[in-house]
Amino acid sequence: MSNIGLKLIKLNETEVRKLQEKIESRKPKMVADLFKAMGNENRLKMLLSLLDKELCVYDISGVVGLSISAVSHQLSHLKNQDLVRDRRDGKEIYYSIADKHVFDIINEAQAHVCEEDCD
Amino acid sequence: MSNIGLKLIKLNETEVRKLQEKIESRKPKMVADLFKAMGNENRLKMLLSLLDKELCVYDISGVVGLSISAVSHQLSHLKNQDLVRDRRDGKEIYYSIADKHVFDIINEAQAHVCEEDCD
DNA sequence: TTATCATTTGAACATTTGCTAAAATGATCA
DNA sequence: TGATCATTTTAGCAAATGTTCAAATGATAA
Repeated sequence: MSNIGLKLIKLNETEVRKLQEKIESRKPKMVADLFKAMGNENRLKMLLSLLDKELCVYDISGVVGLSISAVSHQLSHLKNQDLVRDRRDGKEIYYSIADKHVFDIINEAQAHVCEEDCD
Repeated sequence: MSNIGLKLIKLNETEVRKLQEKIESRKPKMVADLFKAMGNENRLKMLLSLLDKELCVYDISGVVGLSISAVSHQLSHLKNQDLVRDRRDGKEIYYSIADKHVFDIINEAQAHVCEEDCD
């Protein structure tokens, strides 16, 4: 036994190691980075502004009330996490939501938040 | 018209205002705070460690490799966002996932991350 | 009631994050 | 080709975050 002389331990070493493996198999760093990208009010607003249609950097800037530079910085953050795509059309670069998962994740979070509201 | 003399503007004032209202109706601050709570590797690991069964603070500490104090701080963060519940049993306080939404949100994020992997 | 134990809290510090300002790209169109 | 324009990049700073350490709770069991 591993917990002789220790009062606190409820899980033994084997159980701990199993849990740790299970956690690691979930790619916690990658998933946390994804949440982190969505876990900033301005970045989330940027995503929300793109739910209906693609927008160029200047328009996103106007909608969320950030400087062009700040928006560009944050867009690259969102792009790193594959949350948005971009395409050039003439001089502008248009950004859009990368795929359906992004909608789904936001909707699930929304559901959680709204439920708390009604408690 | 609002964009006389400006070359960049694709959206007019009315469109911008409508989008802003739509965004605000989504409670971006609350949703972002939820994502932020999940957007830290250690906090996410803590949530993942609770997917199967409730654990006391000491065990969570052992599983994620953080001090008791750090775990307690982060648990209160997770509790603020209604991501975990707690209950006392004797001297220990056991934490568990608050509700099904938490599983769903994590699973959606997981799906997104795994898809990127296979591209 | 008192001592003990698990957890929480508060303060301090190092790290990370997000913004601004200015310069650099790089595609477009004249 | 050269000028212009939308966007990106770099550097730097202020604010937010995450951890540690020490002290404080608060329930339990003796």
